[in-house]
Amino acid sequence: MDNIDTIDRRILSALQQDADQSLEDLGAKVGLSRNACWRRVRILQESGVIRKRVALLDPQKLGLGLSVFIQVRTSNHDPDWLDKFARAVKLMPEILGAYRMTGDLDYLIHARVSDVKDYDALYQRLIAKVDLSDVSASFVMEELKETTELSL
Amino acid sequence: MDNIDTIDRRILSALQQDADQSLEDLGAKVGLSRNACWRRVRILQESGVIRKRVALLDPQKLGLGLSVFIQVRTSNHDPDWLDKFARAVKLMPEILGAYRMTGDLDYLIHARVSDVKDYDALYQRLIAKVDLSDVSASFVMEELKETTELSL
DNA sequence: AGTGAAACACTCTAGAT
DNA sequence: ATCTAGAGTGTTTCACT
Repeated sequence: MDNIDTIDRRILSALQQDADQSLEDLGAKVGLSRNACWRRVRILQESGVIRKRVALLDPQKLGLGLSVFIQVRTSNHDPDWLDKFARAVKLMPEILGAYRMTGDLDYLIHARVSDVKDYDALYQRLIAKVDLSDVSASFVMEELKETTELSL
Repeated sequence: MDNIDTIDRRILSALQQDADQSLEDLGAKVGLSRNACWRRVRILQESGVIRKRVALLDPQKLGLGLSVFIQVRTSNHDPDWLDKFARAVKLMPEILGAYRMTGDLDYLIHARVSDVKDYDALYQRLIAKVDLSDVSASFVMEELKETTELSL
């Protein structure tokens, strides 16, 4: 159930790049029959190694051309502050990632907005929901790499 | 070709969450027949709004439990330094994202590794390839949110 | 231009060998 | 692992509005 061999890795690698291909093509790619391949994919799904399949959209074409990383500090250590913060970021669709980092009271947020004005609106909404002692934004000038493919 | 209406948004939203559902289900969800829906999806794909469909894997189950953000500074401003750096990060599969940030000579890298020892190996490989004057890592202690779904 | 209904062709899925 | 068969899906065609 946890044993992932070379063929499984090849399958996963192919599906990370393109989840649309038929089992026929996938099987050919990894040197397996359509059916043997299907069974392995099924196991990988049921064991949760494959979490789900999704469509990846183009941010530019949706008017979300500005990617921003927001560094957040708080002085507040209420037991439920974090809970409130977590709930807030989950409800804001522009926020793609939010992480509690090493270094005690540091949080990092990754968001996508249309422009600087739109970022400011996001910022205002965020500080209205939870109190943050220090917030600093860094904007992405150039995307050298961005992928959902994990190393296998 | 660039006009995305409400129904398209509903389609995109559904496919961002789950690209596996049939056109039948998808159509029902947005109030369209199977193939009215199919034609819209086709257009969204051809116009590039839908970039691709991929499988998302579970990092834990693949032994990539440690997420890390690496902040990089360089003193080098050779015209081709950036090119070399970009090539290097693209070739390293543990690196999921690499960004040139505002603030002149600041780069941010997002990577996934198995543990701190594995991070060190990544670090060594990176500085062997390109010269970096300052590198500092922050590790993710807790993932509050992480999604590929864009705001629609 | 954009829709729904039906026909077709193909792929998935599952059981048996 | 291969074969087979049935169910379900994507895709095309056509008629309609």
